[in-house]
Amino acid sequence: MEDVAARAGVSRALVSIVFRQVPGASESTRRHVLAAAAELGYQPDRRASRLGRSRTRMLGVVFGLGHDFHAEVVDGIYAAAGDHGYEVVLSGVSPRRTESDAVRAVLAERCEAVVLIGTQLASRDIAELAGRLPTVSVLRQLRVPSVDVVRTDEAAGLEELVDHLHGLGHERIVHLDGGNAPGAAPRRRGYLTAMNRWGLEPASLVGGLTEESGAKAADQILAHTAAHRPTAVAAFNDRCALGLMHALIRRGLHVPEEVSVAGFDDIAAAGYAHVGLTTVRQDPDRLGQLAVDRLRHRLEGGTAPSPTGVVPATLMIRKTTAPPSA
Amino acid sequence: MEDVAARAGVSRALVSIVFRQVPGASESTRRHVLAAAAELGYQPDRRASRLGRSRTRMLGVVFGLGHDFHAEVVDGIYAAAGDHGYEVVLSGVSPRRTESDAVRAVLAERCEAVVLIGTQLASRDIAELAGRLPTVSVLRQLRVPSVDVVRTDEAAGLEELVDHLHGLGHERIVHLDGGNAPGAAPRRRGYLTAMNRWGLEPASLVGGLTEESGAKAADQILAHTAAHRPTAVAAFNDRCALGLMHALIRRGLHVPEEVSVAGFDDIAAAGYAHVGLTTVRQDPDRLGQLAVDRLRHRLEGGTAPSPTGVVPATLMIRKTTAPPSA
DNA sequence: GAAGACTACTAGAGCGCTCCAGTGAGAGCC
DNA sequence: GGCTCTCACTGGAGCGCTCTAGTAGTCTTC
Repeated sequence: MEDVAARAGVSRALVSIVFRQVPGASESTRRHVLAAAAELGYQPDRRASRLGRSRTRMLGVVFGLGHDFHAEVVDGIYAAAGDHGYEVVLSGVSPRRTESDAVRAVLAERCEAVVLIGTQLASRDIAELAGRLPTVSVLRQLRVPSVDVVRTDEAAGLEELVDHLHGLGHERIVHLDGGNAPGAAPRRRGYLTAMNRWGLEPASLVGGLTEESGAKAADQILAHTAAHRPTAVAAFNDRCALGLMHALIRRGLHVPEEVSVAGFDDIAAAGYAHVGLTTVRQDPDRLGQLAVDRLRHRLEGGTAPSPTGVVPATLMIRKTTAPPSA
Repeated sequence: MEDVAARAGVSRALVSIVFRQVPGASESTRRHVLAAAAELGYQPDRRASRLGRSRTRMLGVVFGLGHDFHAEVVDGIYAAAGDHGYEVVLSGVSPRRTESDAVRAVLAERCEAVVLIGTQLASRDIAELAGRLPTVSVLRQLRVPSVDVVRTDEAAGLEELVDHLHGLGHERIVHLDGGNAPGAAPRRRGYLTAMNRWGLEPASLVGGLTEESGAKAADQILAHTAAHRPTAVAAFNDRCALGLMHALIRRGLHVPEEVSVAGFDDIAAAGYAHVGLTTVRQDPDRLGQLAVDRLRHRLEGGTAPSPTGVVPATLMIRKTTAPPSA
């Protein structure tokens, strides 16, 4: 910076003014400084600039490496954060890097706030974290008062899905339950509500987050005789639905003719032309945006927070659901 | 830090010594300082510590958000970097955040070196980047002299795969080509080499990175009469293979009885029990480790670099390849 | 019992920025 | 012409650490 200043014949402070794009430099000087910087290949050091500044304007994001849907939320966060002059510090969770490790890193970087995507941390730990800096949990519902939650209205989404299946004429509708995965509880609730509303008997099988869990459930579905077999399945998520569907097809069952299959999330693979999975869409973009809004509100106070942290789900009817055959 | 020093009755420098875990403090003082820090909830600020240090020991990692295989490589990098006291700065590429954006961020953070995973950047840009700091390209082969490349021996992998298929008795073996995706060229080369070796006629169809591309190829395969239809397909990667396979099964073709299908990468989904995709395994862990080793060598000079940046591929024979039916 | 070698600790400059208080020069006004 | 205002710019103190040079104090060693 010193060198740039010398070359442009100005003070270091002026160079700073130019690079921060704040008023206080004439247009001609500005160009001069920029030219000098370009010649020297100078680029400001963000770490130093953050040190000198009172606010770091950094948002930590803890997410699961390799989780497609998390990646989509991160994309939304990148966009929303960029719009408001915040930087995003990613901290990935992987088999060898625990969520605690990831949180520790975010803390050490002096982020001003943190968003946890689909966290599996204990409420106690989350509460402690929230005591240190503004925290928002995306995807996972939490009853910790100091933590903002941004999530999809999953219960409503599943209700809508069951309504759709019922509307097609299905009665034996099974739910592949996500256990204690983030989002599993409200989906279960929505399923039960809708089944009750239509006077149908709920039935659940163990599902999960991955294709494998869906494939396992296929065995149990096929164990029934055709007359008792469920005619429709609402899987915990898309990957689970995909795994189920492929296992069923491989065993010779036709989808949707013999069994309707639906997922949740609307990941990219669900929309592929050859798949056409009926599913409940979560809007990752909106989730990311809302998370950033909430944190901004906590940090800046000024702007009104989004009225709610709940994003509506959208039923995406594609090709894997149809009226039952007989 | 000042507060901690005051509370422990020592100088700031001593607190620094304790937290950096370097010699120069007695065991009792060390405990004293740590206790004082704990009471005050003090945690050192990494950004400031890096500023004061000559070396930042930060490795920038540019990767595709939502690319499963990239995520696995990142995990390997986290592990290898941690072992040698380096920190990892993730910079994700997404639809709205270009690779150039990601690289710019890494530069502004003053990372000491950068690893590009499956980069799509123009060689010119990569060369320029490499002129500024040590750069290694993982997955993508590059003929830029200043850039280290760490990749799988993809040509050998595909040769081995074709050998396997030929050994099963296949003759009409088709390759779903990845176009200009990272790794497509060597896979193509390996395919052609092996086909030539066995005197078989090579045939390629357009494949790609996603399930969708595989599903599209299925149409073309099914356009052949059974007598002329390929009996085995080597897809560009696992996702492409999975898409192809599901499309084929859905059309009533049996895998592997009527068509053998194989992929590349060995992503988690390939290994699921209900899938059992025969594939060529890339070792993401090793790739990540090698990338870090190379950068360490460039940065520290001392340690001998790994002899080669090429990781062997491993043929994983599972259930989707079998002798041709006739 | 003085020189030398350790060990435990401290003072203070420095890392590359930001930002506040201030300087000087010119414009506008009566 | 003197006054205030604004604008462009500068000096220098910080931000929270690291790290070198140095100061005591203790332990050897002959």
